[in-house]
Amino acid sequence: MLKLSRLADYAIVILVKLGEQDGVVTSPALAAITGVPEPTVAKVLKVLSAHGFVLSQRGAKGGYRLARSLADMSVASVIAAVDGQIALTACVGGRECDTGLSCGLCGSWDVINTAIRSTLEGISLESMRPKEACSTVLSQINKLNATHTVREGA
Amino acid sequence: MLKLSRLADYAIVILVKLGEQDGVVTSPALAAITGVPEPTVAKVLKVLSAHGFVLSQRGAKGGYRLARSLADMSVASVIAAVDGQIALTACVGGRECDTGLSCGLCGSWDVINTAIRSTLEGISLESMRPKEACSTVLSQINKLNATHTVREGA
DNA sequence: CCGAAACAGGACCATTCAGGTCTTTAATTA
DNA sequence: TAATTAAAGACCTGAATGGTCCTGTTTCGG
Ligand code: SF4
Ligand code: SF4
Repeated sequence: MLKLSRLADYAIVILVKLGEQDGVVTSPALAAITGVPEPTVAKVLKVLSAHGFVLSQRGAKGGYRLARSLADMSVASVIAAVDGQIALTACVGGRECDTGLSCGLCGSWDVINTAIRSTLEGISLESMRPKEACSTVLSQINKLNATHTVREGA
Repeated sequence: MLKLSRLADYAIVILVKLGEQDGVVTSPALAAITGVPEPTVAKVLKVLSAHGFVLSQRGAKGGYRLARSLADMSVASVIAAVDGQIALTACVGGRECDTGLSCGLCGSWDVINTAIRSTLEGISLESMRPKEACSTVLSQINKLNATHTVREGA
């Protein structure tokens, strides 16, 4: 249905909320803030830590904090970390369709896939923040639409 | 993983291939052309028929043909017919997130979702055809990027 | 008039995978 | 040393998808 996985969605929310706190935050605390069940928060944070989005501090008085500014994280990179690379169809990037049919549409899909991916890459988590609301995202998208050129996939 | 459902992909392929034939084509024939297993082709065609993308002719010497030109079908409309409306997150269009957390990001997601949807709406099946290759899709996307304005969701 | 061909519309199962839980281990601090 | 907290990974479960099949109903050809 062309939907985002829930984990990826949670990851975005958690990162944004984490960015609004200062100092290290424990996963139970983040669970309370976000409303996401705590084990799931912990799981997401582990993935984010492994991919360098957050820094972890173990032991008593430990917790998590952002590894870099929200402005330096793109929506696409978070999604890719949690869910794997964005790939609309099985045949993007030259991979062969498992059904083995060479339908010839792969090239077109590649282009579309790249367009969506680059759009998502151009949106920072900073601009997802509620206080900035939609206007920032909107302007980012419009700016992208006006300037960015899609890399030719095939 | 932000991927298209396989059925939706098949639907696109089938429609494009169907557009390259003339006269009515039976589902077994389409299965042979596309390489997709025949029962699945039949299933997809039934859905497409119900949504008015193809016209069916019953009885002996029956089959399917396009209801309108490939140029008049957008990628988004086909996806929506097969998979349901495009919705990245659970909270697009004002629906409430099932976990009940009001994370405040809904507005931003709405904008992103609309951007992707309108991009896909601007791409016709005609431009997915192999012979026209990526260049047509590319130009369509660039044209869109230069002109289209995202409806403000919230 | 009869039979074959082909769509219509479901019901149905089987697999996959995402979502979520739990346990154990290691590190840090007090 | 004891308490706290993250790290890592195994594991279960349920829903959704993909795929198959069956039973009508329609149309054409003989
Ligand atoms: S080869 Fe064709 S059918 Fe297979 S994933 Fe690519 S577009 Fe879809
Ligand atoms: S309300 Fe927040 S957590 Fe729920 S679907 Fe929307 S963005 Fe995701």
